[in-house]
Amino acid sequence: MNETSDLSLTTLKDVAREAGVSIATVDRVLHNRPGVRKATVQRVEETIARLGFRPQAAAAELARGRSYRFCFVMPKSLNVFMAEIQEHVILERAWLAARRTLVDVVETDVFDAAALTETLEDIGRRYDGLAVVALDHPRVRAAIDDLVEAGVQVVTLVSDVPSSRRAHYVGIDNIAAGRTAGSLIGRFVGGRKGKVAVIAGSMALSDHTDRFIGISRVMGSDFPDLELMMPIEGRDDDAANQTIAARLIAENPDLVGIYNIGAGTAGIGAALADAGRSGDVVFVGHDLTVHTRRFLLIGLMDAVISQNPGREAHSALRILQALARKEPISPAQEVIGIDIIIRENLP
Amino acid sequence: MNETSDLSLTTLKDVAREAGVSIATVDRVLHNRPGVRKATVQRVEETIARLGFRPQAAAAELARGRSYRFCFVMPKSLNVFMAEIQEHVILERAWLAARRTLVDVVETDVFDAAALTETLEDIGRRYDGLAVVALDHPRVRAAIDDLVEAGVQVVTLVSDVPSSRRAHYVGIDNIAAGRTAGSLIGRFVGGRKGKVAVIAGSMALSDHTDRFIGISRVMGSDFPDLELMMPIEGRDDDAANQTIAARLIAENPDLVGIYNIGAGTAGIGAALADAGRSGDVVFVGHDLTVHTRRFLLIGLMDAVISQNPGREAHSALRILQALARKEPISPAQEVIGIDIIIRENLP
DNA sequence: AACGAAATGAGTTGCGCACCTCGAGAAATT
DNA sequence: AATTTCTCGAGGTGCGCAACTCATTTCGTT
Repeated sequence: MNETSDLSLTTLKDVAREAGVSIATVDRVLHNRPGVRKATVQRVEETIARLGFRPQAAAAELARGRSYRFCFVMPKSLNVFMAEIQEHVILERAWLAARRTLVDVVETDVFDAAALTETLEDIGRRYDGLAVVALDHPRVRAAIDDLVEAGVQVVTLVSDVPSSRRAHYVGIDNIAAGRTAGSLIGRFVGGRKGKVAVIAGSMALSDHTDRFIGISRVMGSDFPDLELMMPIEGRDDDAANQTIAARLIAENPDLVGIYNIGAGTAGIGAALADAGRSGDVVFVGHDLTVHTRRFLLIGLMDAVISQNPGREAHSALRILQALARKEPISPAQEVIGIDIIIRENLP
Repeated sequence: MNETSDLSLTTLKDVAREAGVSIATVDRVLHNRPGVRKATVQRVEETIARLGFRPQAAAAELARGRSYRFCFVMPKSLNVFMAEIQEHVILERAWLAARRTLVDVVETDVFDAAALTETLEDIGRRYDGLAVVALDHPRVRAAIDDLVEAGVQVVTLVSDVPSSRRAHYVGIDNIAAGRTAGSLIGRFVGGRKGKVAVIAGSMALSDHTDRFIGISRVMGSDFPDLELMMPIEGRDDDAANQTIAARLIAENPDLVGIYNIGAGTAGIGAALADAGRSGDVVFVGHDLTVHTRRFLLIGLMDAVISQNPGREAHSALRILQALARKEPISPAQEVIGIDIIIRENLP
């Protein structure tokens, strides 16, 4: 093994000695506790800066003796994507437990503002922080704001509540995601003219409307030869989506592209395969699952727009931990990118 | 604030009491130290499992009192991508310092096996772990193996040395990256016939050859109408690449695509712009920089294949820390994806 | 049966910090 | 001048664990 390469780290004691005060005073300054003259505060702070003192995380953590409880509030009917987020949270549990941190996951009907609000009010205060897949609704916003007011850290996950006082949003920019899908479809179509159909889960969900806004904009500006159809709602359901897609294919011989805004991609894929149009209709959807992965491999789908569930879970946890410990966050690190996945870069 | 939600964590003491042994014995079992009867070991282990005991990271860290030193060995002439990795390492320094961890960055000529080997031999043993941007060469491999033998943790970064005993490779699958680039070019060309030119830095670098292998395969199988030209080496240099690209454009009226395998994208972009061909030649390159970002925005480039430098730096550090502390690593978490970036999903 | 060596156990110390008490001196107020 | 308030030093305690010392037991060997 290597020689112990001690960094000769400066400790509280060093700072106290150098500043000519007691450890207690340094501690008071460090935690903005009252009872220290301004001049002394300044002197101590100067010494801290000069020595480059940083409290050692391990010692602070141990002495503080606090434990932390976080909770992920997820949709009751977990689709594959949500299930993967949850799975990653579970995976991190052991690691977190060694750091006195407990994570729960509760499921609720996040599409029902009343139910979600009730859940938040019921359990929110039992935790130090919450990651919420939230509906953007005034009542939900109020519930979040109340929790923040009560000192609970809140981050929104996947779907944002922009006007609330949540500390962070962990997820992608859905307008940009829609733009990305539109641009890929436009380019993959390869100069042909025709219609592009859009199937959504529900236009009451802000992420779905955002994505439609995105594709509308890019189609209007970059691909004037393509006609974007109005979105049809299939409630993220495979069967419903299959029916919708089959009708779209039958009724529109000039269909050149399909964009599935939400889940239920398997149904659309089945309809395309049934119609024997897998080769010439460009098909782009969201979220990498067993289905979309297979569709990419067999060439039925052309691209999947995805946000990495593991990264989102990890990022949410990291942010909650930092917030609870009042540590700084570097927002650039926490940006969730819009992943474009084609057959060739499948992870 | 919330009531202190103690997780009532089990401690060493609890385990000792429950198992009817002393703390010291539990400690011996925990660290496989000798001097405990087999039956006792079993009893203690059973108790640990039953109580779900996990050593608290903070306390262990503090008691261990060790500090850690890591070093990033980077190319001397930093291109933008490498500089960004370095920047992220610097950014994490404060956080790491609070965890008794020091990170250095040294620059060396990683393309010169002798120089790189010497650097590794010189400084390697001063550290607990190294992240190396390495040339795949027998001497380098031997140097890495020697370090591993001596107990230094080694991960390769961006460019792998597959046959060495390095613990991990942090970077992308470059064959897949080449395939991805090829597939995008093929599809963006939109059915036209013609030639696709390839400009590389040096075919002595394994990541560059790998990428060429990738694009060759996908072109051969998926796009028979396109003729892939042999790669021309421009040493990742803007001026050289500009000359090369200008000649390619002039001499090949049927040029429909350019793939830049390495750096020096700005030169190629300039040549394309000069020739007034920015619209109809599909141009794909690597790594998101100020140049490639601008090219994407003005439509001169069609896509950038990228590996996220921040993520790579972070991942390398995380792996080194886990290795040094003998903590488990979840490989799935550490996979670096191949990012496809077009104008619409620019971060 | 006697002896040394190995096996096993109990107890102790200290890591660096947060948080607490107590009391002395200084400054401000009455 | 008496009182209150502010400022600050001194000191202690304990967080949970790693790592150590030393006492005791067990065992194999002579």
